[in-house]
Amino acid sequence: MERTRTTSDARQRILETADRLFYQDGIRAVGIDRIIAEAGVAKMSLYKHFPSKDDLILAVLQYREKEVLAFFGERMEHHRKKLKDPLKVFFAAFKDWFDTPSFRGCAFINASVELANPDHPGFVFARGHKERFRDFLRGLTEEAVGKMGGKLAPAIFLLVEGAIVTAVIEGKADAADVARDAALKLLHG
Amino acid sequence: MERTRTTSDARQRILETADRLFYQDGIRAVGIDRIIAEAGVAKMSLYKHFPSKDDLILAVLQYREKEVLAFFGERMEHHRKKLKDPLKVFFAAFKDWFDTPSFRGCAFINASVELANPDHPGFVFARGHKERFRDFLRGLTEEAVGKMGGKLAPAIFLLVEGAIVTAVIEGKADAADVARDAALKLLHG
DNA sequence: TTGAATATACAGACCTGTCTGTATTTATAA
DNA sequence: TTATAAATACAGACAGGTCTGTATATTCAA
Repeated sequence: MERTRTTSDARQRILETADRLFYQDGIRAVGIDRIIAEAGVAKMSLYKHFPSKDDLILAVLQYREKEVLAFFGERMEHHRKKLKDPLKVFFAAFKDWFDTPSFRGCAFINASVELANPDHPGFVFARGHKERFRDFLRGLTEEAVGKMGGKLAPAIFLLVEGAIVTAVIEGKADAADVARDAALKLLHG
Repeated sequence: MERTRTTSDARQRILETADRLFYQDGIRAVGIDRIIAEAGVAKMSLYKHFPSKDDLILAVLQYREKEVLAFFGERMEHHRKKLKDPLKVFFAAFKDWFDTPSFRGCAFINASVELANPDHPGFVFARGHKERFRDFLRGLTEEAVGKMGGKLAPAIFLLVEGAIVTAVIEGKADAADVARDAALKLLHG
């Protein structure tokens, strides 16, 4: 049974559309008019939910963090069936991400570059996201080689970040394997 | 004796100004009007030297590659006086770069993110730059630990790239040391 | 009838790129 | 050396389009 479009539906459609367009073409390259056209909402509806484009940008980044978490949750759960090492599980999901058709790097890195201003709420949130992500990696490394291995997390984090931007520039996913191999070498000698 | 402004002076002033503004605020955030105002040239002079903004973007990236090369050349020459390991010399210069007041990451990474389109001449040039830079790192690692060590260059490259974007997002240079320590660990065990 | 989402028009700023016309410098030639 | 021609720089208005954000009027459903 199909429900009619409600207020919160519109909000959700705006978020999903803006997320997709921002990620695909860039935040500055996508105007409000295009978002409302593709989301099928009126301009006033957008400005009701998000008083300004900057507010929308922040909301989209928050929305995307949940998306990313869900994607990696699902992918890692899948790879855990065949892989033991938590780090190997992560890098298998990491590779899956790179092979996504619409892959264009990390939305938070991209947003930081585009926004330029480190005080922009979107930039601030991106900074927080990276902190949370590094903590997540720290958990994995500790799970893999014990409490002491957590000290390696910052280096593995850099490998991951470097692989992301490199894959975007090169237009291929090879960097994911380079990062994986180097991370495992750092971990297990 | 001061010479009067000549043709090539205007071109040079446009390049330097656009390079500075693009790097500082982003390519899309900086308009032609601002460039000509700060460079002190007429709009027609700019469009004579660079038929479109896209042409200017490409020229600026080419110009910056020379700048970057000159910066690292000078800095590495300086550090070679006290350091033996070529990789250590590089990472000392790398840290110097991070400590530059105007540091906002890698102009080529930033351009790739902003341009979004992998076929844009600026994006293509950025891809070439990264290839050249990785070759440069390969030379250093081979110089450090012999021909066989060249296989580690791609991993060290990822550490470097990751450190750049991380330093931008965090707003501090710590990542440079993390990358350095991990790279040396990979190289020398 | 009331409320909310819609389409549409608009304001004002900014964008890239073109155009006209003038000043200044450089090159050429008497 | 001096006069002229060519090249280049400058200033500033302008066109046509896009941007964000607001205001108004219309449709539609409860």
